[in-house]
Amino acid sequence: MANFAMHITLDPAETDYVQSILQHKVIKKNTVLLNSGDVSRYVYFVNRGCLRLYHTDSTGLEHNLSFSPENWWSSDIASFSGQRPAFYSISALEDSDVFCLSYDALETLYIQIPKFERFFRILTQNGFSMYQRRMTSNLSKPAEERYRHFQKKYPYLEQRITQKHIASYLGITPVFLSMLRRRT
Amino acid sequence: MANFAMHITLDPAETDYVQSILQHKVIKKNTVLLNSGDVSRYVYFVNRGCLRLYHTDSTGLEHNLSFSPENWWSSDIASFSGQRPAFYSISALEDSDVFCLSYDALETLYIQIPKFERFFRILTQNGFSMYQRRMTSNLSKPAEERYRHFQKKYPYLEQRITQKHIASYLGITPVFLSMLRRRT
DNA sequence: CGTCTATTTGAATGTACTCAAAAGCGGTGG
DNA sequence: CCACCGCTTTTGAGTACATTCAAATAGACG
Repeated sequence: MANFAMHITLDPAETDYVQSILQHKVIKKNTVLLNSGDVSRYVYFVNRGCLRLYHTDSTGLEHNLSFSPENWWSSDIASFSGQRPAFYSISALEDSDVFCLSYDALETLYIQIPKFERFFRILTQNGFSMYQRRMTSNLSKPAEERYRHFQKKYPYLEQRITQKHIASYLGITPVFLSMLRRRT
Repeated sequence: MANFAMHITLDPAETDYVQSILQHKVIKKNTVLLNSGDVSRYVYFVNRGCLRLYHTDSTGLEHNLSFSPENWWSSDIASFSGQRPAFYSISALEDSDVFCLSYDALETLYIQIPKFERFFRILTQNGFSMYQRRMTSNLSKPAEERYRHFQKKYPYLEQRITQKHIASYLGITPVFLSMLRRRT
């Protein structure tokens, strides 16, 4: 729960309330938490393990949009916030345990403790700005630089995540990433 | 002010209050509203004209991240929300008029009318999800498809914005965009 | 009008991809 | 505990997409 303390302060009663609405879930590697096309009923907070958010294109290829290791949130925010069919899917890259926050519980939470509007506003702002930077990086830099940057920024992920998933995240083929790695 | 009504409802007194804190500004084409490196003191709502948000890389090249025509917001959200030096710059592509909302005024607004936490949370969520989609599109599609998609999605921008700016937004060179256009 | 910038066109180059085959690695069952 | 199967990674050759450089043309604006 220390995570919430990053942007807002909660008294003990509020902390209890939040804990009461979170569902804890232990899942095995490759478990799918959200299937593209379904309505996303939960946002996930990763306590242990790692999730990935990805899109499956018309040719069946998967494109990873983000990885969520410990202490990160994962969701198809458009699907969740609008309760519409999801464009993305979410699955576990490792055995994981996560806290699930349902749409209804969150909408109630916003009413009960409006501070959470602030919390999720700030959380979303940070995510927004991360994607802005990543877009710019993708528009302006060749694959090799993007990969070097990924290594520097997420050294722990580089160890844990297979090449094909990193390649997909970077928008290149596993074959090409293998080449880049050779010329370290 | 109809823009706020999209996500929250305001009574007349609240509407007046909001209008009182917005500064109206008329600017000429190419006016720079935010310079990379400066702290962004305002977010901008475009009433007429069009702004662009862009990054200037180490070689001096500019990379457009977004265009904001009428009824869109523009800001380097990381700089604004953290009051840190900006990574991006903002300038006007056309003679424009904008409403400026200062950091201090907005923080006060959040306290005076907490509904605005909700408004900007939703606004940010929508932007967040737009960038997610755009990232995925960039990772998975070749330049031509991205361009065709841009044409379909923003036909009005295609008319108003010069090729070099569209090319920069798409992450390709103006020369290559010219080629793509020929083979329509 | 004249100047400056943007766009077009063409040729040569480089970056990243596809296809194919071999090697490596991880999990599972005998 | 080893052997096998399937999936991932490596390697190489050939190709396609997108860039750079250069020069000519077109458009915008004072």
